[in-house]
Amino acid sequence: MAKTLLLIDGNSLAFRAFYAMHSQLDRMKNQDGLHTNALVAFNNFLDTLVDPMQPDYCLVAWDAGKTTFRTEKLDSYKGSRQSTPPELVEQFPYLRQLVEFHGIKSYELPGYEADDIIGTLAKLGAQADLAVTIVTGDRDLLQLVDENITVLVTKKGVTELETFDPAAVIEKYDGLTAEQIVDMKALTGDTADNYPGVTKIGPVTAIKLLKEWDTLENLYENIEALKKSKMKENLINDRQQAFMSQDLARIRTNIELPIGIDDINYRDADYEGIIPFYQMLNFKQQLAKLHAAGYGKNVNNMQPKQADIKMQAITEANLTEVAALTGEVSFYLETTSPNYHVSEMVGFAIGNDKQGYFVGRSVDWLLTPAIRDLLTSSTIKKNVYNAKATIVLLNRLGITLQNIATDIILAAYLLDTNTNVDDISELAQQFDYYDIESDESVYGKGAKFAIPTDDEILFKHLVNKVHAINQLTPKVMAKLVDHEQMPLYEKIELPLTYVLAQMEIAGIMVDTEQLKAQGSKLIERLSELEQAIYQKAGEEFNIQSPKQLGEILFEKMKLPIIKKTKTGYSTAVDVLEQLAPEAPIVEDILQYRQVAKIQQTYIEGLLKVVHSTDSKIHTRYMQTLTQTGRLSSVDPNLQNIPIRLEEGRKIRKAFVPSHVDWQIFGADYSQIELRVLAHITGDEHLQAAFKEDDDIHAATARRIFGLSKDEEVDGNMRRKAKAVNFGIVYGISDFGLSQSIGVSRAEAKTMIETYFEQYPGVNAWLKSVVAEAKLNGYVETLSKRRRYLPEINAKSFNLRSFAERTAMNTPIQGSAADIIKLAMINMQSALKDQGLQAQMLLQVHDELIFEAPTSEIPILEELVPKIMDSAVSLDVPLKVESHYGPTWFDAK
DNA sequence: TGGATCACG
DNA sequence: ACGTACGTGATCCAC
Repeated sequence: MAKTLLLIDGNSLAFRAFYAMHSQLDRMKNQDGLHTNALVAFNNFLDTLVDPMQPDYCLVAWDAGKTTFRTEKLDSYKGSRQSTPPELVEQFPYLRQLVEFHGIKSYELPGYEADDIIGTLAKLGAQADLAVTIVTGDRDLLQLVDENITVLVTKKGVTELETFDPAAVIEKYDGLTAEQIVDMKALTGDTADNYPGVTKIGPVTAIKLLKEWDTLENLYENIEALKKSKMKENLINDRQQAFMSQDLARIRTNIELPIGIDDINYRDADYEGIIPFYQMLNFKQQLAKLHAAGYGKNVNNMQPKQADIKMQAITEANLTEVAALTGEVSFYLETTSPNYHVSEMVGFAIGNDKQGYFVGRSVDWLLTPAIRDLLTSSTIKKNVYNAKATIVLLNRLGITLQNIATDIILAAYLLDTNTNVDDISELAQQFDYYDIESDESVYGKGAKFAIPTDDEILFKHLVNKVHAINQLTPKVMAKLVDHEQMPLYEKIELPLTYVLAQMEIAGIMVDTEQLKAQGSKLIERLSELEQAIYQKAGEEFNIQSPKQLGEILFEKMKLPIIKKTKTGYSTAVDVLEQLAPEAPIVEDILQYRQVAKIQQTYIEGLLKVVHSTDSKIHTRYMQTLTQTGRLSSVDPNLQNIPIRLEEGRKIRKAFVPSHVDWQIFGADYSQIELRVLAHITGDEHLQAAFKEDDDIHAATARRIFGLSKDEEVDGNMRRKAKAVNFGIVYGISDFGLSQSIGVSRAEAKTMIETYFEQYPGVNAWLKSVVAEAKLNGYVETLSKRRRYLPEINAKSFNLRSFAERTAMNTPIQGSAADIIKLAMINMQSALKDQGLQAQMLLQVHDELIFEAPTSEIPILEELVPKIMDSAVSLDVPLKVESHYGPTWFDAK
């Protein structure tokens, strides 16, 4: 085998790398604000392509500067190029270091471009019988291709390359050989490099001429033989230009280089030495990979290997040692699926660094006094990953987990809401801890998921998890202190975890017969509608397929196309509503959609998740998911049960109390977000409206439409004002407002301007919160909940605008979330203190749903609003309304 | 798996 | 000139 020489066009690939990850430019920065997008992509290229290639010789050639022999010949050479973006310029020195760590020399030569260095070394290599490979993003280098020299050109990003050998060049250039490429450029010129060719000659003509005359020289020697034509004239006139361009396009293959092939031996990548460099660049994934491969044992931040962890499998013999654990322990309970209400418990680990870790497969061990006492002890602190899951799981075993000190996932979410991971290893990586494999790599995924039957494998992984919890605990807690988020964590989120766990465990009773009865009626209705639709369409098709429906409506029936989506015609409600007067089928389709939604999502969907054991639905509240601090509800989602339309609202009749002679009781905050807005903006007029308990939308209408105090606000004005109020909360735009109330953009703009004149405090606050976000990179709620907005300074208008709207909305939505969370905590303890049987069951963002004995209803009507409106003290009053009835439907 | 649609605050 | 309202989850289809 011939020895190999690899030559890399540094600048060209750096540009490609930069633009390959350009969309993430604002997100990819290290601790010092250095952009790393090109570095990441370039590193991927080196990792995936160069390292495995293991060439004998290798060099990355760089451009030395703007002035080269080509600019001497033509002032304007490459003169039309935009200047290199500063975000890329700052990465160049580090790109060179990166290359060095990968065992590759860098080289540049004043007066020449990287191309000329590559050309010269490629020829030298070929002469020495080396197999030469060139990697570039620039097709001009294809002129170097010959039987010994192969050129790889980037196709997409920097890791997908297209290979050019002599045959491939001929194929690509329609019969032209690699040597002829220079002459082609001479004739066509190059707009990117800004040199001219011959007037009116493009690639097609150039290829035709060169196929006939072979070279530029030969063409001009025989120029008189060409038939008289405009082209011939142009060729003759532009002769000098053509030869100058040929000279510029030709890559030099014989420049004098102070280095030779022997100076560019490839050394293996220095994976050990690169670790601090990766750490500086914040390359977490790379670090994790290296660590998994066994590097970095002696580097700071890279933790001791698993072998150093004191661990033992639990036996009858060592139970006394487990029982002797004191102070603070970490605990992890493994399951086979995320739904902890039903998932199987397949193993656990418990312990601490000092006294060791204990691991077992059977959860029966947890029921032994030794371990049960630890878990229920109010003096021994527990550190966990996902406290709520752990509480619910242990509750299934009859164990009440007490005294949780740290839930690392909850804390990590408060530190950065983007941390919504469901794997300890991912979380660990974010905190520079790498001694743990991902669940996927140990258990597999999808059909291949399996808990290892080998104790050694499972136990090691479980101990790694609990050890990781133990190591991460002080790190996350220290950061909470940095962020001034300890009160948020200790007074709101952690106490809330217990409350949510109780609500989930309680579940809500469902009358399945009621649901089934509703379901059979809906099925009948659906088949009627289906027949009507087929009949009007003149054929049968899948009504639920937007594609097929679009074809029927817009192709067969030729209805006007109002809106398109990425994939075809839009058939969304607002579109269909506009089409309804045009064709009666549309009304049927709207009906069908509505009924199908209720039937599929709410009848069948809910029936599927009713637990057979207790006829209840147990949702899970995601406490570490939303970007604003709200909860979300899954499996099933009980926060989007229909209410707006009567047909759907009937679903609520199936949600009933779990005891005879009990009621469903609900209480909701009225206008909590606008009240929060009034409070944080300090706006006098908005505050006054709430202090006087005005109808807030009517009050806004009066102000933006200039009505006096006693003038009547008509329904339409109130509707528009309500949309403005919503718009303010969402981070308003004239376009958005115009869409929502169907007025012109100009009209919407005027309304917003008037609003800001009338509520100057709101205007000032919105401006200041965006400015604050731009300065800090994040915004905060009343309780110092934090949301990072990395795109707030983005160049892209869209990304930046979105971040700005988010900056305005998050403190409002998030503070409202803070308030109801506090109310829930206070509520739970009030119910307990007063010895009530009432149980809090659901939270729907601004409302709480309870079940209670009928006899307790009068007490709740006093107590619940009182607790809710006193959760925090704002500059405006909070208002709470309550309702009750025999089902959720009736609690209105 | 992603897009379209639609349910909620 | 850009192309938008904020925050979610479940279902279906199509690839």
